[in-house]
Amino acid sequence: MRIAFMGTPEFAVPSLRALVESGYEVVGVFCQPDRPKGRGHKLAACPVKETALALGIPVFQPERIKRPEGVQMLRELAPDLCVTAAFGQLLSQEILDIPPLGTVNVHASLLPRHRGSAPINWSIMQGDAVTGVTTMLTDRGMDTGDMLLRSETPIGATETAGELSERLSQLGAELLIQTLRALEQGKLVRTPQNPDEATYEPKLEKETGRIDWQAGATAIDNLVRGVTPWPGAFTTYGGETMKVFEVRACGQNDGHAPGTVLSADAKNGLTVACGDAILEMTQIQMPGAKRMQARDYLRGHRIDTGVCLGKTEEIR
RNA sequence: CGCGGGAUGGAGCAGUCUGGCAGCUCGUCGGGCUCAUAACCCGAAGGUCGUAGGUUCAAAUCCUACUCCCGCAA
Repeated sequence: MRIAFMGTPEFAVPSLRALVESGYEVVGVFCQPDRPKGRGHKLAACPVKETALALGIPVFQPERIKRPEGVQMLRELAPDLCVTAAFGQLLSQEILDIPPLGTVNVHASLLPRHRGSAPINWSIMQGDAVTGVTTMLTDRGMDTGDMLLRSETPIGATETAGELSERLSQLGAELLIQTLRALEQGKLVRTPQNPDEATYEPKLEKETGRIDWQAGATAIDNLVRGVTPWPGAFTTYGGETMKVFEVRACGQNDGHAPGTVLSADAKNGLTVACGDAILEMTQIQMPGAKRMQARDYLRGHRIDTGVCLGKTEEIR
C-alpha cells in the first residue's frame, strides 16, 4: 500500500516513524516549506522534513498543495492512501480525490470537541479532565470528517501543552497503526460527528497568552499550562514582558486589586493577587535573561511590591 | 548579512563608560544563641571574570576574532 504522509511539527513525527517501522510503504512526505526562523532569520527545516530525510523518504514542500504544482506532485506519487497529522494546510477536494482509499487524519482531541489547529492547547486552557486522539477520514471541512478510532487519556494536574503534546503524539502514532490495520481488514466503522457537540477554537496567537489577572486562579493556571511552551503566557512589569511558565495558588486574596504584586523576595517568592486568590509565579523569564525560578531571579533583581502587573503601562 | 541583551565562586546579580585590592543578595560548611526554627549572631571555604590573541608597568574593565545563551521579530 503506497502511502503519502503529510505533516509538519514535532507532533507528526511519531506517526511518520510508526508507519515506517510497521512496514508501510511511505512513498513521499509533504510538509510546510522551510521558513526563516530564529535569530538571524536562517531557513529551518521542520521536524517532519528532518525525519523524512533521515529515513530516506522523498520530501515535497509546495507553498500550497492545493495549487496545480502541489496536486501534480501528489498525483505522480500515486498513493493508495494519504495520512495527515498537523500538516498545516487545508486539502481541496481535488487532493482528497487522488488516493483511492481516502485520507486518514490524526487529530489531537476527542472529536467533535476541539476542532481546529490547536486542540491540545485549548483542551488544557478550558480545563478538560480528559482528552485524547481521534483518527478520522478527512473531508473538505475543518476536522469535520467521519471518526474512525479514538484513544483517551487524562490530563495531568500540572501538565503543560508541550508535555501533553508529546504524550498524544505517541498515542496518535499507535492509534494510526491500529486504524490502518483495521482498514486493511475491512473492519473500520465510520462514525459521523455530532455537530451539536462540536466545538471549534482558533489558532493560537501571541496575545492568547496574555494573563488576565481578573480571572480566577484555576483559569490562569490552565492558561499558563495551555500556552506553554508556545506561545507562552506573559504579563508586563514596568513596560517589559514578563513570561510566566509556572504558577501555583497559595492562599486567599483579602481584597487586593487583581495584578497587585504582594511579595517579591527570595524568601516568600513572587506572589500576585488574582480574581479569587493569591498566585505565586514560580518560574519566569524577563527580556534578555534566561528562564529561571522566580526566587533565583529575585536574588539579583528587584521587583517592587504594590505595583499592578499587566495593566498600567499598557494604558498609556 | 533582520533588531537587541548577556556570559563574573554552587544560584541570581553589581563592577566595565573613567584600566589599579573580586563586591552584593542568597546558598554551602563550621561555631554560637534558642524549647525550637526556613529566624538571629560570629566565622570559613569556594572564582582560569565564556575562549583565543593584542595594547599596557598593570586588563573583569580597552582593541580584534571566536564560542555559547537569551529577548523581539518571523
